Amino acid sequence: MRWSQNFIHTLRQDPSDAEVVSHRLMTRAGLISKVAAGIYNYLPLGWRSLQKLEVIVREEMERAGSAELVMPAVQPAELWQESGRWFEYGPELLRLKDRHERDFCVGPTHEEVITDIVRRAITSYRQLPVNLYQIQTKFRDEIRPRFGLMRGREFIMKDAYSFHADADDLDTAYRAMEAAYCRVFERCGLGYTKVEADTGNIGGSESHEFMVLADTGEDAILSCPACAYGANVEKAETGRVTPAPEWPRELPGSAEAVHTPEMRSVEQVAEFLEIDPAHLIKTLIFETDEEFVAVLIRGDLEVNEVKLKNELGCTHLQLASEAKIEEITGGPQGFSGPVGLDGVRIIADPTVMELAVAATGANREDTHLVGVVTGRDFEPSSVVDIKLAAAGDPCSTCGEPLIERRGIEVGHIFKLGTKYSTSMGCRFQDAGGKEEPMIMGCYGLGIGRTLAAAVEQNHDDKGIIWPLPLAPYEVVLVVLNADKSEIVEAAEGLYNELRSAGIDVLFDDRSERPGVKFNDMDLLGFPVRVVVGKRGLENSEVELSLRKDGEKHLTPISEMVGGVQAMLEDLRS
RNA sequence: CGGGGUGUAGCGCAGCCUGGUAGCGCACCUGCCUUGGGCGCAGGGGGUCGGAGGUUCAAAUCCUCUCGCCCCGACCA
Repeated sequence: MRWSQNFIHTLRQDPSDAEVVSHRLMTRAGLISKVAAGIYNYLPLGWRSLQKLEVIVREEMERAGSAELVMPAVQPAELWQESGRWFEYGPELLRLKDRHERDFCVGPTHEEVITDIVRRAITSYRQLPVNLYQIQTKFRDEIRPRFGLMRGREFIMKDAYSFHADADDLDTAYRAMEAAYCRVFERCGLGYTKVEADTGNIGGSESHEFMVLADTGEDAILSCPACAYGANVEKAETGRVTPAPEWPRELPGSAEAVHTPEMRSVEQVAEFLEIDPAHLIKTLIFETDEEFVAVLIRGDLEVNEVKLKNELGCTHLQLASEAKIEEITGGPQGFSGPVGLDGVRIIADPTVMELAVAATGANREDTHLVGVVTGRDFEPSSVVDIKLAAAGDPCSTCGEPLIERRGIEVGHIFKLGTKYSTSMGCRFQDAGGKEEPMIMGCYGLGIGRTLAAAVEQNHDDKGIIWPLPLAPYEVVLVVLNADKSEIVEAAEGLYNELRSAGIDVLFDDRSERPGVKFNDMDLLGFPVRVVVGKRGLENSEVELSLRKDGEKHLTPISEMVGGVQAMLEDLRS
């Protein structure tokens, strides 16, 4: 392909609305352009990279035993009503009506449609398992799209679904998908890690996320440097955290109320009472779709709202407003405590129950209770781990301190169980003639997001440094002094040689000044560069170089193709 | 949805406070010149200043409303 026949428009300046590096560089390099918030065009070069990634994904899906199909973007409401998600999904689901006023939505994911396909076709355990995937455009009306392709509203995703007669068979498919994902990210040359994850509102039992490590990642992940444990912070379990220090004073016979004027935060109260923050019971009032709950956590720790949500089995959870807190506890915000708290469920983290003696809010203005004893002064409704894991906490497996890193979620695989097959009647007859719901798995991989993650991980101050498998073109041939006909002729000859050798090459045939061309090459990040110009041609030489190190190798024209092939070979190994 | 910001030529921005013929850099067009890291000179085209309403002799500028976009948060496979 020639530059002059392509549609490549680079920007000299950073776009004003791009914050993260992948968004900035992909826009500047003319790979994508914005149409509306979270909605992008994939321009020719960007689309070419995307297609290369899709080829890799298809090959690995095939290897994992999944067959490709394509489902519609626009889906009838009936299917979503059947699964119940028409009512659960919320405003993220883009809903629309056709001319007959019938309800539809733009698919944010395809469990409903795929389940409908399979239930119509499969009736017997003899026909299972089924494993299908598609690469397709999704729409999720995110509250806050941002960072270019990293969190768009419309985005391209590979989604696969598997259907099984039993849990062991699901496990086999799950492991095959897990391996396929690893191979995809390895083939793309990305540094990634696989972590345990929460299943969110998709539902299901086991779940893993694939994270490309990058400081700009939106997810925090905790991993153990000693063993293989790694998890999204939302999901992470820890071993027993350091217990609170010894209570510094004599234990009063009963809890005593202490005047603590304007002391609302844990730090203030701990300092004022001359105790450790770990001696405090922090009491948070949460509001769900149907109830209020009081949540108790040790003063030096934080609550994991995802764990709490799972415990409560609710879809919406938020901290109660100041007015509600007063209504429920009788005291203002900052002075809540479990003692004498009636009318709401009290959920305590185990770390609270370990405290022999504690201080906490008195549910009265400017007052805390000191010398509170668990079990004597209050009794929680339930004790559940709802602690947010943090860097430095001991690994749940081996006890080593966990470290925190940031990652971009590029893949997420779930064991769904029978959530959709039950609600939508996707059943089969087992060997005994009994009808059972199929057991399902689903497996997502963000195509655009993976590409953005690759840029996030492979760039310098001049531009993108494509890993070879994702580069829009593997080689760029640049002609300098393009006003001289003998030089253009030589370059044309080299272009033909490269093409005849089957090399994936872009020919920059523009008559721009050298500086412009070099800067564009650096920005676009083609792995291998061939420069033809007056200076080299005088000695029948061209210059070969790699984007990643920029080292220039003068090569006789007759050896150009061989030299390029050697460099590509080198990059592949 | 709460908080903050922003909207002026394809891109990046100034002008607004203090109302008076809409500017700069890059890009683009023409000519000359130049050609191994974003050339130089000369000439030129392009904007109902996000939209609506108001104040005024006069509004990019002041006022009201509204829409888009960005950032932080909440939220989110």
